[in-house]
Amino acid sequence: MRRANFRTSNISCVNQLNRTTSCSYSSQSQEDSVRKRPVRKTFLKSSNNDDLITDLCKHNKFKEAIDILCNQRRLKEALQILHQISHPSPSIYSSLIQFCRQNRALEEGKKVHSHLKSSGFKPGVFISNCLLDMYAKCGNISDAQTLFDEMQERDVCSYNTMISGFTKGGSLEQARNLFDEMPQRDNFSWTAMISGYVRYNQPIEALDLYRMMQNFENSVSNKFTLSSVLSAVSAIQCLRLGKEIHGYIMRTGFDSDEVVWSALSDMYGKCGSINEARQIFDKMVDRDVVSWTAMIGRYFQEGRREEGFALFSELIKSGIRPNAFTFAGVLNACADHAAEELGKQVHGYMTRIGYDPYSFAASALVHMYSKCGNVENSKKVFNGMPRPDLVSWTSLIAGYAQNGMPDKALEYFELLLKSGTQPDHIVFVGVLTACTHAGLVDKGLQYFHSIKEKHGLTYTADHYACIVDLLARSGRFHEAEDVISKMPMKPDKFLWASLLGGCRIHGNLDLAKRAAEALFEIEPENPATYVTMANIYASAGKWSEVASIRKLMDDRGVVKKPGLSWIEIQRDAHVFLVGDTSHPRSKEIHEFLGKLSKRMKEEGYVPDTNFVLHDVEEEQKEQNLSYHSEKLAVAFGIIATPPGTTIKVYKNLRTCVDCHTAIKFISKIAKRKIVVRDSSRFHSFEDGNCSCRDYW
DNA sequence: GTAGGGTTAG
Repeated sequence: MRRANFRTSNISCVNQLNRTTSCSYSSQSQEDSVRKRPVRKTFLKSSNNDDLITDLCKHNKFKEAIDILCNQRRLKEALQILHQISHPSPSIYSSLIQFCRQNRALEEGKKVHSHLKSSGFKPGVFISNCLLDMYAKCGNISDAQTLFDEMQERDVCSYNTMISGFTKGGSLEQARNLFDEMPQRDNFSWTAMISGYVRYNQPIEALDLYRMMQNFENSVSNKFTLSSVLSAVSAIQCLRLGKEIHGYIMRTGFDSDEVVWSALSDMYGKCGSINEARQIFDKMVDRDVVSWTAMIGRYFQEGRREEGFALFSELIKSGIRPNAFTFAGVLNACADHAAEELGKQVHGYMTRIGYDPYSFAASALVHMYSKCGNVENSKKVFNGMPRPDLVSWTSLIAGYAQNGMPDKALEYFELLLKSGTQPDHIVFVGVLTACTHAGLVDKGLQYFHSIKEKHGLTYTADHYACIVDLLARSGRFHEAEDVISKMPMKPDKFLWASLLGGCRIHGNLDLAKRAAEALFEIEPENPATYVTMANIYASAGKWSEVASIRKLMDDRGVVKKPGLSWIEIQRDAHVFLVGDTSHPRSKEIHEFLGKLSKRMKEEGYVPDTNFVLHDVEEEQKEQNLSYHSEKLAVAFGIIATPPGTTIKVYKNLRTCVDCHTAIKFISKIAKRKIVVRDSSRFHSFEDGNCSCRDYW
């Protein structure tokens, strides 16, 4: 019956609609019965409106018909109706143009424009402004510019539209030129220009303009202005100014909304006042997933892990669904803090709600597992990704490199090349690190040369630091020096620190002095240089030099960073400092360490006291060593977990030689696999051996 | 009389 209705329609464009619909209906083959039902459903649904549209057109109510079609996003059909009308009204044009703008339908918008020109319609300033905005929003600023130049009459809105357009795929300079030359400005003009500067990362200019605006009559900042201005304040981290604006908002608070609160919270967060950021966040009524994710991320940035994770749990409870950004943020924090158990829970949650294996949250999982030393899981997640991105490849390769499986790292790098993915400069850092950890000097050099010769990439300072690390660790100092003398950029602190590390291993005092001098110049505040240098002198028995280094540290007010280790047991992090006795089970831990010490000596352990900063009696040195934070954490791990459980300990600094030797013995005596992630790599101890093959 | 301006997340 409805089809019959179509056939009687005398509006040709609607007949065309009819043909399209009935064609798709009748073209279905017999065997296609499964698909038949849904198509029929659509047919019935749309036919209702089609009747109405036919009817409206019959009664010359074209505007209404076009509005219905536009609302159903049937722009092509709306255009067909336009072509049937001899003299379309301005409101028909404005409707169509605005729908094209909303739907970013540039092609259709252009058709309306050309129809308008060919029909001889002379658009007023309103329709022209609509066209300007349509072009600007569709990213076609050049057509907007052409039209703007042709316009006989322009009003403040025409200028504002162009300014806004220029500040978005256009140029800030052109926007500012228009802003300066326009005859009069209103709030829209000021806000468009200010937000443009913010968007182009020019916060100072944005704030200068805001100050100008305040001195300007008839322009009062509102919620639109303030949210942009707050963003500028965040960028320059000026808390004083931010507080001033906060005060202004409080005084005129009627005009603010969630967007302003969000910007205000962000301002406090970026200016380091995280508690105030949280207070504002708590007062917000319509907190969306973005504001939640931002607030959680602020905690992690500040190193306030517990609060970050707590807020994440609140988010889950709130019923708002976290998205890929949220997961990636939390997982990266888990990676940084080696919170594997928590990371696993997040992974479980993601699996339950069905995460998208194509999204960057999946690569964050790969990263998290790699950083937690669980390369097996890292690989599992990686294998589940239909199209692993370069971040995932890099995480997995770096994970293998750092976890004592450099061969696997290189194997995956070769797979990456075979997959046709173009490697970038970052993945090569992982590759070179793998070679360093495996002691594969010549292979590393080959990869190094391939970066430029085979892959056409530009060397970065990181690549040079890696290659110097590779050479210095294996004692090839002449080659290392040769690389340094020929590199195109100034060696950075990472390179010098690598060189110094190599000198420490091989006792190269002269070169160590040179590296340390360079480091003292670049970062005199870093205690690591002083400590390493003192240790090198101590190994050489040069105690007066050790003392002078210590004096230098004192004179410059450099404080040694305390060694800190932690272990996660049932999602709680237990943190240990050097010689720590604050843990509730401290007495047990020390007793256990005492027993272990005895067994270790029976097995042949000799404390290595070389790497101690202080020049003290041997027995005292031994005492110091037994209190190192990683030993405390390992001991606690053993007494706090069932036999056979793998112990995972994390240390903020590099593990010392003595602890390394001691933990090898402990792994054998306690029959435990012990994984220690220090500031540069993983050590996986098992049955008296370490995955790093004592090369780190 | 219409239209033109905004923040926060890996």
